[in-house]
Amino acid sequence: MSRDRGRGKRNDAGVSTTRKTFAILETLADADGVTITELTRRTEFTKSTVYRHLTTLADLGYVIERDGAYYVGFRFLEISEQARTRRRGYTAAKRSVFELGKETDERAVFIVEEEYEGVYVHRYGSLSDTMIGKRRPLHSLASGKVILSEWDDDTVADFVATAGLDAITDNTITDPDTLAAELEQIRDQGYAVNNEEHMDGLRSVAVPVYTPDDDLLGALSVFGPTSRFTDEYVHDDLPNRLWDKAGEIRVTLAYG
Amino acid sequence: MSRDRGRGKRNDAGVSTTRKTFAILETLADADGVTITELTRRTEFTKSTVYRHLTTLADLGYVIERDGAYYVGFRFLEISEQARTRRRGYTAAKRSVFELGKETDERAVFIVEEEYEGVYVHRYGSLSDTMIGKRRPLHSLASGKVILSEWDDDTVADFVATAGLDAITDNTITDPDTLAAELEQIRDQGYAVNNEEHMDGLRSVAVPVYTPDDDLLGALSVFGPTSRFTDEYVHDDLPNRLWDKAGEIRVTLAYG
DNA sequence: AATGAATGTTCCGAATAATAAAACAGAATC
DNA sequence: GATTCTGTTTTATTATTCGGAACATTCATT
Repeated sequence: MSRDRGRGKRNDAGVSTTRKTFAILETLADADGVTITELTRRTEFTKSTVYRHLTTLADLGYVIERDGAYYVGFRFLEISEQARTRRRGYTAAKRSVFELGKETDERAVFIVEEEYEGVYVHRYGSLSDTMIGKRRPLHSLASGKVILSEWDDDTVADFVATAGLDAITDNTITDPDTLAAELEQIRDQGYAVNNEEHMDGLRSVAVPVYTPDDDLLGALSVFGPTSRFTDEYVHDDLPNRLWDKAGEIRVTLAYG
Repeated sequence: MSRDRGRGKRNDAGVSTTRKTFAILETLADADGVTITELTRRTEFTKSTVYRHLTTLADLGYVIERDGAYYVGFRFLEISEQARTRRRGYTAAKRSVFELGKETDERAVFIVEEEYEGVYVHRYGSLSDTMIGKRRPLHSLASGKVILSEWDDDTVADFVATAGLDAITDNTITDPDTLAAELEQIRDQGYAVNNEEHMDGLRSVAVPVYTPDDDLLGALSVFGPTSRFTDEYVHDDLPNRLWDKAGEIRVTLAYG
């Protein structure tokens, strides 16, 4: 039960050429729209190596070359969509996030756990910051704490041992006992609150999303500035709205 | 202008190990949640080869192993999001698609061209069929025709020569001259219609989406069954709604 | 428990494929 | 028109992948 969740031990074995390809790909994703020599500068590889890997990726259609600059292609979208639609609930959550965001006029997200990290799967909010696909420490997120609160003690202990409880801000929970108490409270009240534990000036509320057979699907969350996220708003208003949406997902899965 | 759009000549050179990795990855994406031996069956590689490539991908975090079955991981989401947010307009289109879908209660999509194909980038609709990331022939889509109508004759000719005009249904345009006439009409009226050219029983309407400096961003489209998509609905009602949304995207880009 | 079948994992020599470095071609810059 | 930069190709060397088989482990069945 507590095994096989976190990332296994780093292994130097396997296909080192593949590692090289993905190292180049990740660098390209960071610095999108970049030339071969520029990419060479940013990696530890030689120009001919980057050239060969990049042209291979371009030939496969995963990378696009336009006017001498290389870009990540949409072909990855098809692959990532496979992960995003693995469970029907993920797709249902997409709509809930959007409606939640529109109705509250706040930023809303749906988060899922993968390898002991919180992954932003769906999001509503301003154009500028996308977050989708980004990964964050579970213990620093309201949604992350919701997910942790669903795990048994052994799994949580393994998480703490593996991922650690790094301080992201001054408010981040870094003590296992404090975390345990917090998780207990979350289980009691059915929602989690984040008080600037992930980013200064940011509060958030999150609730668990279940399937009709009570499997945890992920967490639904709303976040915003401390100025607007008063205690009243956070504890009295938002949890109800979030529970509504989480319930809708469940119902959609059951009868939709 | 007409160069560098379609996929270049297939090249057997480059890194063949990388090709192998992506062949395995694509097979995995097809048959998600599969075991190593099953994946070996589905590919032309030996078990040890699949094993090595797959465990490497798992170690990198791009593939997830749970209970002996392998899955595509969310790490691809971060990469694909790079492509999806390359232009601010793509993000703006996401909201427009959703609103358009809600308001019309129809399926709505935002489509972009890549390598002479139409890629579904955003979508509103039923849970079951996702389509996102899928690629379709431009000449068989309303949105595809909208995009083609923005290109100069040379580029369209190159597209026809490279991608061809395959018949997807009985109604698909397969004649270059017919296509040219259609594109001319689309330019005139400002929207494109698809009469079961991509799928029997399906009609759709699409309009171009421009940036504030009149660059083509992609196409916004609504589709549904012929029964509901009457001539009146398709020609009198939907184009106005679509133009509205396309205009909103443009305004959002211009003034925030 | 014991057996058997299937799957996951490791090992190894042989063969292949990736690598770096340098040379070349082509474009852009001054 | 010379120079510098980038993209591309070539080649000999080196490192890695590969396949096959052996081993380990799990699972189902009796």
